[in-house]
Amino acid sequence: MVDAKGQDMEASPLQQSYRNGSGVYGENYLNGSGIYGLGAEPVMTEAQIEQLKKQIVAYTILSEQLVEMYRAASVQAPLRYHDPLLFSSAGLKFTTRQRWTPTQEQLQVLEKIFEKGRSTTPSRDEIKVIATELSRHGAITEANVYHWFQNKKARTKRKKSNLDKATRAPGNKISSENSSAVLPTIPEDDVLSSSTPPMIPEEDGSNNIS
Amino acid sequence: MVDAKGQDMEASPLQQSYRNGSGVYGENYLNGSGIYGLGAEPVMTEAQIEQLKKQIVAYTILSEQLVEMYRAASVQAPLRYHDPLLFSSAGLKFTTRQRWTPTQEQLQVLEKIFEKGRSTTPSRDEIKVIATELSRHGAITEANVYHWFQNKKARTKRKKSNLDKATRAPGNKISSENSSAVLPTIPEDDVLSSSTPPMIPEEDGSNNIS
DNA sequence: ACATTATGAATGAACG
DNA sequence: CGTTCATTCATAATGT
Repeated sequence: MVDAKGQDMEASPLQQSYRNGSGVYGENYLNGSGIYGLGAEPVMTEAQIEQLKKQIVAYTILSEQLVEMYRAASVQAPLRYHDPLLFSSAGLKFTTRQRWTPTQEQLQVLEKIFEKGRSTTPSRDEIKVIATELSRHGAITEANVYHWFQNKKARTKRKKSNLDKATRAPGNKISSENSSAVLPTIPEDDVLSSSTPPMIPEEDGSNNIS
Repeated sequence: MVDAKGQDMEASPLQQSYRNGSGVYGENYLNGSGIYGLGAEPVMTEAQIEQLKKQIVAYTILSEQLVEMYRAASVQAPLRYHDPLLFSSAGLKFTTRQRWTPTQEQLQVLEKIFEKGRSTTPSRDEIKVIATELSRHGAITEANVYHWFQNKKARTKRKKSNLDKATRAPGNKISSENSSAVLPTIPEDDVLSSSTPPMIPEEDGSNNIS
């Protein structure tokens, strides 16, 4: 483990209260010199436990990502205009992204594999290979790959039940509510071809306007 | 860079097709000479423009659904839905991607059902019924209902875990919304008892952290 | 108008 | 695997 990072935890802005100077998160942070003083029973409040867990998770992820990053050291994803998984080891800031977000490249590759594989779950060895390959495009773990395929399959299948919505959702409502709109001719067909709007969620699909 | 993965782009018909502009749904929705005079410039009122936008979106969505319905076999847009989705016609710019907004009636009913059901997720059949029922008060889809309940539950629960945070640094307000989020369900036992983070479920036991 | 908040929707992760 | 939870993103609403 990346034990040296233990210090950062204490300085987390989230809460520096508990500082069980013990190991990282392996053993007994509940006993001993906690916030409850010596000899006190391991009685943490619900909230405190929550916090603790959170930090543990954060740290776990941090470590994981450090390893991953180290391995994939070079590739620099677009990072999509949002805060990437920045974390300053000295800035005592736990801005760890707790959830993996595939980069564009990764997504494309995954998508491709998915299609090609006819929804077969890559399982085990393949996943390993894929993950390794994809790690060149950014941090990723085998678990990520696994989950991605699981979700992809499930949700793809789920979307095979759109039969009626299209006939009712937007159509009638639109013209019923607001009066004054006559539909002017829409010049280009671009209108109909240039969008990739809605997703059909798990249940059914269709967004609409009210 | 997606190296030698071949060119499957031909197989990515995410939004290539249905530019038919007419066809099934394209024909008579957009008929006639609307508020534009013949050859005149766009002289529409704000309200009218709004209305137009909505309708266009509606049709866009409608068309998409129909297409998907028709060819319920292809994977869908790999793009990460952050497409600007703005198309212009006749100099007007439509930035659309609207989202459903429940009407007062719908909201009330939903709220009532939520309480009555004790946060139980209506799932599937019930959702269907609810959606159908609510559609009489305005446009709505099953997906909307589903999402509403999901969000409702999640956010209700989250509100319950605001018990601490005010106890320490007064004025040190963590960002209002998501700070005290619940952590990503770590089955505490796992985390607390082992030093390796929960990784790949059952497919792979190998971890990424040393 | 722009900043903030509320909330609909998308999706990674986990459960049974 | 199908379902559900948790987290994040984007935008309608609302406030200043």
